[in-house]
Amino acid sequence: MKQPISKDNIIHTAAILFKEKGYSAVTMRDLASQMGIKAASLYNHISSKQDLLKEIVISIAEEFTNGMDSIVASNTSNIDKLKRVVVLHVKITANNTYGMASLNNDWMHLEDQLDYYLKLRNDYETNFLNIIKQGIATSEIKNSNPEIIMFSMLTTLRSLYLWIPKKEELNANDLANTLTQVLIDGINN
Amino acid sequence: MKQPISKDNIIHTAAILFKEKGYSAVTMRDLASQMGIKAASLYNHISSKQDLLKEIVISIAEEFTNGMDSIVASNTSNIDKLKRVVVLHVKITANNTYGMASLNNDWMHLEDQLDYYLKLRNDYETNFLNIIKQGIATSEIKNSNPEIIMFSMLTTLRSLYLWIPKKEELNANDLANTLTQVLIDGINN
DNA sequence: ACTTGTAACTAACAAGTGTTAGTTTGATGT
DNA sequence: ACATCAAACTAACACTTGTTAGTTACAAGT
Repeated sequence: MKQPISKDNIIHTAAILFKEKGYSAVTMRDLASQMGIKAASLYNHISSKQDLLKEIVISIAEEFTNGMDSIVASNTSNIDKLKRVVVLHVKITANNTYGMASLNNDWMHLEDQLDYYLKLRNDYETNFLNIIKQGIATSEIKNSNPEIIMFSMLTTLRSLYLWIPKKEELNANDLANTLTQVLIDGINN
Repeated sequence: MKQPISKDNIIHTAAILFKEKGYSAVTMRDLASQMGIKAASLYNHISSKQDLLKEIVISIAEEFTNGMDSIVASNTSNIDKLKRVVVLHVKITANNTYGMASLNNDWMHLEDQLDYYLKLRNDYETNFLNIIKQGIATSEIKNSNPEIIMFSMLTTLRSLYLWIPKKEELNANDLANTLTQVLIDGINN
């Protein structure tokens, strides 16, 4: 079960530790000992601690951007687009629960890539908000404050990483379906 | 506008910095220079960095516990209890946006008080879940997965600290009302 | 004027930080 | 058997960390 030492495996282990304690609290010695080697040996495979964070965060952020782009380009109702956004989040998160923690909590420690990350994030939110606004315009969606609607949906979706690992009995499809119902139809009977 | 040096003001400034960079990334020298003094001088007022985190996190956690206890004890419908939970979160968060960041992201760095914090948190979630389950039992609430309902509501409410500071034009009451609508009635038209 | 007490200061500590240099190990191809 | 090379190692670096000791400044109470 012990994995070989490779850049990918180091990144994966780093993501696990970053989720547990946060980027700043994880030392290269922590990471090395988790891999069963000494800290200096890590540098045969990676270039810096910073770089680990970058690899983790940017790759996921780009996944979201690509997914959103294809949803926006699709030719369906706005409610359907929202459903596809839910599925996008569930899928990416189920695939990489650890990385999602860094995306949510450690992005501010990106240095060179901080601006790039913020641009991706900002564009994503703009697209999300536009779907909701168009949905309101076509009366698919209740005429509530669109920013509050987005905030409510997005924060729920962004927190999935905390919750998916605890509920392994639910598969991704069931979770996406139930979540879609709760978020879109509400809970009132 | 410059505040005097006191334990309360140090805690408040610490909370601001913790929100910005996370507990681990904030140094006592950062904090001191923000207060306009040297790091060693902080120790005339506080006992340790740890203690700052404890003061921030535990006091808010106890506020939530007290609020929840009074909601549970109240004699109203379960939907009404949920509405009061929303108000509880909006009020506490509007009062202490900075501290909420530590509550959400830095609780794992509590040491002596970690177990106590986890108990408060766990009890809170149990109470929350019970309201939902009872609401389902009395048909006030749709018969969906109660844990997903709680997860969805609670993560939205826990993320309010990120959002309230950006939307100062909304007062706490309006926000609580709109949020209640979105969370309970859904967005579908 | 003098004691007292608070709260700032400088200096230093021991431990821990990310990272580099230089060396050793051991498997692989010839 | 020997050369090669990736990847481990030890040792050390320069710097930062939280915190303590000891000292100084100064306002308030006598």
